Amino acid sequence: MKIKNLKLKIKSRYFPQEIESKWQEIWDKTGLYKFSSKHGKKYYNLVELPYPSGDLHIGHWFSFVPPDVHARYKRMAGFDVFFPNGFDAFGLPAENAAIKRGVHPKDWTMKNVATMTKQFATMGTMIDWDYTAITCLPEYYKWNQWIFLKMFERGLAYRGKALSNWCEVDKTVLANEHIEAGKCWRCGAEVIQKEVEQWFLRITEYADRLIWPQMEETGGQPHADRDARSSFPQNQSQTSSLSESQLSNSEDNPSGQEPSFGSLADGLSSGKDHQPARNASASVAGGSSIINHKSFVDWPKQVIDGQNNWIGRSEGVLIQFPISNSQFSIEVFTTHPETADGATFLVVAPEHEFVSSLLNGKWQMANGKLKEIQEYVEQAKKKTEMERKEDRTKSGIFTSKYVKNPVTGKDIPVWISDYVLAGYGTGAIMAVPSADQRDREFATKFQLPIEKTSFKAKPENAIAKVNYHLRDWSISRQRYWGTPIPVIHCRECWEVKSQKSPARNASASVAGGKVKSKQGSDYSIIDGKEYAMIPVPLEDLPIELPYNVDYTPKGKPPLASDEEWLSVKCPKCGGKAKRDAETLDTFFDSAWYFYRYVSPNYDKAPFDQEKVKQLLPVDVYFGGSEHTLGHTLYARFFTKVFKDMGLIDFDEFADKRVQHGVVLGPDGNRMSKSKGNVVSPDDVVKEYGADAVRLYLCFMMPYEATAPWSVGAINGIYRFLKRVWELQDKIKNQKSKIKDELSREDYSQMHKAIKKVGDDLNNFQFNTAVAALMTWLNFLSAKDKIAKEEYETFLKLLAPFAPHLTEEIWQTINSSANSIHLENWPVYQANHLVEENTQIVVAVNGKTRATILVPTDKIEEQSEVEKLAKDNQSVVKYINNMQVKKVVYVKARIINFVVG
RNA sequence: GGCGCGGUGGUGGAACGGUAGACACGCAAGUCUCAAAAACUUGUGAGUGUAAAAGCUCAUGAGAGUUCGAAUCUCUCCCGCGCCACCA
Repeated sequence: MKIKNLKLKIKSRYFPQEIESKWQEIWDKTGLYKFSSKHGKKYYNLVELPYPSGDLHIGHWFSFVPPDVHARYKRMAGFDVFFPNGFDAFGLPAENAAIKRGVHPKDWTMKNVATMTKQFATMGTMIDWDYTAITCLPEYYKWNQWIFLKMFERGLAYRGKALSNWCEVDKTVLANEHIEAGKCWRCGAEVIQKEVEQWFLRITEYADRLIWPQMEETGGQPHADRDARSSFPQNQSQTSSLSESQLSNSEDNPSGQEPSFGSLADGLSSGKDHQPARNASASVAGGSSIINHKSFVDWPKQVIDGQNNWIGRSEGVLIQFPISNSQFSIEVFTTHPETADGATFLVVAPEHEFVSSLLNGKWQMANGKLKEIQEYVEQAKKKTEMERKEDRTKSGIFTSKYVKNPVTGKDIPVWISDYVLAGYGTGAIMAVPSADQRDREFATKFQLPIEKTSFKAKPENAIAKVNYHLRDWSISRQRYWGTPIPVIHCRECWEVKSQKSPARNASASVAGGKVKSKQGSDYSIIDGKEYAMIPVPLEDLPIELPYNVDYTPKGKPPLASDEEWLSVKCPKCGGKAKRDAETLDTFFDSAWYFYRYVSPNYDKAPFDQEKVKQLLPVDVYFGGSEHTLGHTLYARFFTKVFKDMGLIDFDEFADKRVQHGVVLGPDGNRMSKSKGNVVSPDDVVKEYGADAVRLYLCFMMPYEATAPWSVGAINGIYRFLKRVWELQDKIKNQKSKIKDELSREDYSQMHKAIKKVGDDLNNFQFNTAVAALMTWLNFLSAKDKIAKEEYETFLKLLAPFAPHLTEEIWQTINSSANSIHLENWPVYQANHLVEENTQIVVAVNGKTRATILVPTDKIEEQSEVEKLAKDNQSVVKYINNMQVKKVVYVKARIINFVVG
């Protein structure tokens, strides 16, 4: 007897390890998650594509699971959810790993892609892998090259110079992370700042269009191009507004699949750190008006403000300061021209052209002075950007020249200092020590005069000027593992051209990344020789990255040493020419991958415009906050370029952005191998199952928060799932079918849960959605009998979180059932949300003194509620002998007696 | 220095301006057990009070304000975290 019982128990125990892989296989075989557009309501659910680093870690789970839960909910709610994924497969880590271990970057990368794809399967997501992109494959980067060429054609990709970290020994540009204490990490040589030729994208041209409009309280982020947007099929984007009738009676909502439309509007306006949704409140008031939720975009304030700051538009003026005893002048940018009367000296950056002209001997000057200046400038140039940032003490040198202050008419001295940046404004400032902290420090240190400003001075010769903090995007990397730049450098073509127009200036200067010439350079310089830049014809794409290349560091781009690959016939003149040996920044790859996803095999263009029309813009873009300034800005930039190229007709690629936090190690620190606090998802899955991990990641904290992993808490989640599992027995052992025996309380609990879970999932509030499920489970567990309707509804609500467990139970209790993931999301009925009696708080002078139960059909009548409240024992003693001055009644919530 | 986000029990966190601490974790006691684990039940902000209850007081970083009523709105300050940073 005992043994038999034991057997039964074991049989009915929850073993996630057994059921999870089984269902993953079945879903895969039956194509359950293949995308189809049968409902005509698309929903593009996008997560930032991962880098194939080797193994899936908890961070990947955290990035993908809540979005998957959201996607599954949307799917059950009747949307055609498009949820693809790919790999951001080019980049430095592969090259470094390869150098370290002697494996080829491609082999290393593709092996990781394979491993991680397998690991993704254990997560149980509904990702449709038919739609993917692996950026290191020619069929993807071919289109990188295509886009690059189109940009080149439009003058958006250009060759220019920028100050960079430069190692004189290795003759190469170094990234900041490759400088150790001012020295080259490879050879130990001093690193200097040098103007180096490289490829740029002219993102500054789009600065104004990339600025998010700042909306007042009532606004949202308006879509810059509403008309274009409304030319899209609108069936997916028009939602009825929130109205009482829809909330109170689901039969008025025959579309039925999306019971939370009301809360959709709510959700878009509720996020504390999000811009409020335009029109939401107005349409509630208006009743019948329509919300087109695509007429605005909803991005976190953090991103909007961050990007706007980064772009850094500032309006000011240019003022000429005439150089004494000459016909030349120095131009200055300032946002405070009204302080010009307090300008007691002028400072130019060491890279300023006036300094060069001094050093070139264009100005009469004492010999010793010239040498001093030369020394100062050289020293300043030696400083790396890092050092400039760290060392804030002012240094500088007097030029011995003066300029005339156009307001006061006084001669003021010109100084050189590296606290003035060559890359911003004109590289020269008027120093107003009485108004500016930095100028004051400088003046104090070098004993320069400090004069008060009236703040009323306005130089007559000031010209309005807008400056941006944003700089053009440097996209060339002297690396192997990236997209080859599809440009051919031809000496012969250059010679022909230069003979035609012999008067050539030096190539455009981009001091500090700031473009000075609009055009950029129309020729390149390689090893000191000029070449014409000939774009590779589109039909010759892709320029494949050769496999057998010595990619170990040698001081020049690895591709530059592959003579065979490098030498090529010039497509223009047919002569001997060279390929470009540099590769594209990987941020180029990731700036448009979500367009490629929709038609990954399309071979006529980067993407199929028809498909993009169907599926974009992205409805929600999940990712980390580290991409606030880089990736998401670049992706917006590409989108605007695509629009200008006529490839698309919208302005923003994603309607909504959701940024998640970080899962820390159990010790509260960021997970890292060296700290030994890494939680391996594989291990946890082995112990608790994927469903438990999924649920825990949703439950542990708000999605945007950062908190440590808790071993205890996941155990609690496991317990919860076990209890769900064991309810099966309760259902089975019930003799009578109690379908019609649900009480008002039962219904109320059920429909509250339906509403809460749906609303929360719409609003990305995963943690409280799980809590609502727990609350309802606690209620169900305490009951003697459970109706099948209740259990099935519960499973449906749980299905997005725990797809395996719910599928297993679903198909066990319904022998002929299809997948639970094909079920419709339950629809809550407002009349069931209401209980027989409503609890109302009774307060006296704002302090809670009692709670009373009022029959729900009486809560409209204040006099009734008041009477009941006054009858209450514990209220009586506070009101007795007092004069009731005022009674505040908030329907169904609180009644407050103000006594005195 | 600028911008952004936060500060609620022992912990993670809930709270349309309306019962602060939902839901969990942890902890304590109990049931079961030879025992432990697991599971289940109960309790759990702090103080005060009581045989036990009822009850009362204080509590959302500090202080003020608005309000019948404030974790929530306003102002001042303090402290954390993130990003940017000599940007004129």
